[in-house]
Amino acid sequence: MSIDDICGETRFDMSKVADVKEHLQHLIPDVAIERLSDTFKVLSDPTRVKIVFALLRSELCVCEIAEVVGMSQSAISHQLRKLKDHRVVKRRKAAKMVYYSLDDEHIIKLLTEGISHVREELHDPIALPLGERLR
Amino acid sequence: MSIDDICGETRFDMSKVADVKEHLQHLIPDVAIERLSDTFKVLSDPTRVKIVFALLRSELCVCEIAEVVGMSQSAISHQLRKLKDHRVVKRRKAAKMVYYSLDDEHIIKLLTEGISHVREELHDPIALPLGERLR
DNA sequence: TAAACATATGATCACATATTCATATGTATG
DNA sequence: CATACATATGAATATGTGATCATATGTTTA
Repeated sequence: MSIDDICGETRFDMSKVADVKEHLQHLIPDVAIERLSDTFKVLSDPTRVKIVFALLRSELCVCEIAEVVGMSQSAISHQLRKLKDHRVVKRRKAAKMVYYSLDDEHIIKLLTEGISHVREELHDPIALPLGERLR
Repeated sequence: MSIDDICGETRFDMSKVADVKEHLQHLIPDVAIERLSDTFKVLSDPTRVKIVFALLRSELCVCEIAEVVGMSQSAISHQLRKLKDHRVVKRRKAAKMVYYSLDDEHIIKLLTEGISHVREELHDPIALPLGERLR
């Protein structure tokens, strides 16, 4: 079967397609695909990314984050909820305040890899010493 | 200044907030934050993630991808456009067909890290030999 | 316990996004 | 060159998302 015959009405190269399908199922079940895309979705918003970068430097309470990011307390609180639901951040209560910090080492690696992609995309390096962690 | 005085009406610990702000600007400019979250946004959709996983196994034409993923040709084509715009995939034309393949090594690392996060989140390991590449 | 304050949350609205449908584009071939 | 076929794309629609506003919750302290 020639390569040009692969597509078209019911004329797939079934063995190839079946192989890829099986590979897909073996590699990662549909449920995990959902979870995975959800994980990326958490970092798909600039406000949340900013929050994570801020927390990379230091544990912060909600109003401090709002000040740093330049957004309302309510907006930040809503976003922190999402970050917490996805275990990206954790919180510690102290008196009236609630202090947030990063909860997952993998998030930093995710960010690092994401930046590598962006750097390649831009052909314009971004300074990024991500070796540091929460102080 | 006590820790309890940090928040409240105009009573931030300005030096701390200023430090984090500066850290944020130094680490990554706002423009890059946008690009970064955009990159994650590309992988925030299950259909696109499936496409990437399929292409991890083999270069595929549009109709093969549609068959593997189980979605219409049009839907796949729209998503491929987004993946291409973000340099996640590249294409090769051959006669009537257009073959897509992965275009960025970092994407695989991104997926790997994402899976690590999901795995941690689920407390339920996902099989994942991501060592392989395009054949 | 009343007031002040830090945070959380529900409702709303504007905007983004994914799929579908119809159709356009482009290429091979009878 | 007309037809078949592979892919791309614009419009329409349904659903999702993020910021805002108002307000609730919870904690401290006067």
